[in-house]
Amino acid sequence: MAPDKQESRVRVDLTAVVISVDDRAPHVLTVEQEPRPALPYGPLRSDHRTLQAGLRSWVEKQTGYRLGYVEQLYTFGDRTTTGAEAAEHFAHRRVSIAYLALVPVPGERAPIQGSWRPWYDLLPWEDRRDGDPPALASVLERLSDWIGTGRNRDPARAERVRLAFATEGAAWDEERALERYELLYEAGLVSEAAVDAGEEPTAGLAPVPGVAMTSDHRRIVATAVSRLRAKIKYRPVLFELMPPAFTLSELQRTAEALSGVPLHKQNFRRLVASQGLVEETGGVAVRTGGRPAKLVRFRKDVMLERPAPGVRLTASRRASYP
Amino acid sequence: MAPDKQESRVRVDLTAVVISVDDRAPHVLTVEQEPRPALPYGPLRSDHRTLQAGLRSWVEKQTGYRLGYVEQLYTFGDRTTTGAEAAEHFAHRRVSIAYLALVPVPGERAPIQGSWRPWYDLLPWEDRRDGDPPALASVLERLSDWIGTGRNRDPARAERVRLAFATEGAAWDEERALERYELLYEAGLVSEAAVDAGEEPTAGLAPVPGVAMTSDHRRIVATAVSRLRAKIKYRPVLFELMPPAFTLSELQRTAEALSGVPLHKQNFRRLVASQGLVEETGGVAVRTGGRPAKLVRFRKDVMLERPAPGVRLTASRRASYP
DNA sequence: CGCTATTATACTCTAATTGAGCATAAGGAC
DNA sequence: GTCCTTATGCTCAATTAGAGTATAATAGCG
Repeated sequence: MAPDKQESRVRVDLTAVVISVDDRAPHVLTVEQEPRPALPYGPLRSDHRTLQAGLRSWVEKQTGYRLGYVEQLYTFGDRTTTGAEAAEHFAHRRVSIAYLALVPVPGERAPIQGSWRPWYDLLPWEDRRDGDPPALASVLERLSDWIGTGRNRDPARAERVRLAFATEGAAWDEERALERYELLYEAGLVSEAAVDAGEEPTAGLAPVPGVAMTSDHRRIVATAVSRLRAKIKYRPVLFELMPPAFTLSELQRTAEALSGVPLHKQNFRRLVASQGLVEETGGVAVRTGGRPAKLVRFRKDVMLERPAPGVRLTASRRASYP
Repeated sequence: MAPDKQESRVRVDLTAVVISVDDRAPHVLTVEQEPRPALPYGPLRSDHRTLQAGLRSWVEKQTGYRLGYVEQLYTFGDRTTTGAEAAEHFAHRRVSIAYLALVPVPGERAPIQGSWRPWYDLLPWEDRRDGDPPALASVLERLSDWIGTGRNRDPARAERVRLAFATEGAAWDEERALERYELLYEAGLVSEAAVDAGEEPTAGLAPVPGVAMTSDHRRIVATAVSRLRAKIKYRPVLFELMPPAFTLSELQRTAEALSGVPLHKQNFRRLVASQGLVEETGGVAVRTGGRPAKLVRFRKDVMLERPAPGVRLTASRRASYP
């Protein structure tokens, strides 16, 4: 039984998924923590004026980064421990409030502590910009074991896999990143699942490719990926990741890096233009390897004009960078 | 200074916005609490297996309702108290995790405790199904005072009002319900603002029409309204509010009740049909006042077929019920 | 210098989708 | 039956989305 009365106070953690995009690769800010990398986090303190202020303060303290755009992601608080451990953990359950933060491409400025980790190292099956990644084939193979064959085949599992991973003609929905991670977790194919079940990480099935993280942090990253992929379509958050001036191709590469799918170049430009999302700075970018591109900047006024400005991307059938 | 060390444990509340729709009017489940109505809520307890389970348990205990669909809304945790009160409240700040829950039309079954309150009593300016409601005119009048005139006119305020409330030709975006409430709060035009500032509810400006709630509960309701209005467009949550069999008109009235805008009848049907959201039960509804309508039921299979099934409503220029 | 590779940018064309409205059907009330 | 009301089927134009072609402007290289 819990030591104090059941209506106990709990420790509340603030956890940050800080994202930046460096040309082709989106990165997540991680702090190294044995044995596995973690997201920056820290407990809510009574001197934090707001939850967001608390988060900013922790990230700044732990990594040296001052955050720009921040939005709340989700609050996690389920007891994941089971069996014998449960009683012990009863009294000090944790609630963690996760935030998504975006920072412009950091360039040379490295974080004081921690490091930028490519998010497709964590979730390698999510990158379909150049067609199906090798990790996806591996994941699907493992999942087909989970589905079973013959008399042991579970049709409900098969259907879930079909939808989440777009097998058998279903369309790939890049926003289902969280669903895919959770499916793999449930199938016991990520090593966090074994750890949460109280086993050694090496016990059970060998995990699919992808770097595991502390606690439920990889799940939180997957939540951030899903949210961000959805959000760039109807809010101009993409620009939070860009430098003050950039080319349309750079913008497109950023959108593709996040969404993990190739986009149709001409239509992307038409969309950005028709929404009035950018204006020319007058400058041009050299060193493009071809015709110089005009530099543009974000038009902050769109926020005042359009109800839902964003980059309503639809994947092109073929890769844009063949 | 806080009595214990700053890294204190906090009380976590679970708060529920329970919605049902009765033909024309959406309702929120409230518990009466002096002096103002409140949402059902209670502290997270150590015997709650998950956050959601804790929420369900509180709502059931307080109102007798067993919830169906539940999703997390937002976590609030900012200290709103200022000045002298702050020091006192320092140690026991609260974090409240708000959930949105949907229950089918309750019919005669009244809640054991609490009552269903029409949400447009709380946010009367949000109902534009029959054109501009009287409350909206009143709100706009008060806001124009806030903007100021002549040399005192604040163009930034004017622009925010224009966008949020769709004055001067801007398009009404029903999803901006939260933004509208927050604008009114900031302008001091809802009585919660005066209370939070430590004044008597009657002090300051007279509030705009609309029933005030305890603490920040009306803000939470506005959050729920915004979320729900957005969500019905890409997820079939509408059906969580419907009885097992219903007519397309009933479905449309529910969508209109939530979104607060009239919809084009024929296009609504085309949309629902083309998405394969429903199938005929074979029965017909009598007592429609005209030609009997076919009864339909939700096709659960759509979840398995479409990436984002929902009712992508666009308001018709004219009311559908003239 | 002219050719080629490479990227940027401007247009075109077609197929869907959307917004709006007209027309017809099938009940009840009288 | 007529009239009123709601349900349902269908058309049409305007807009948007998906895909592709054509042309422009650079660098590198013989």
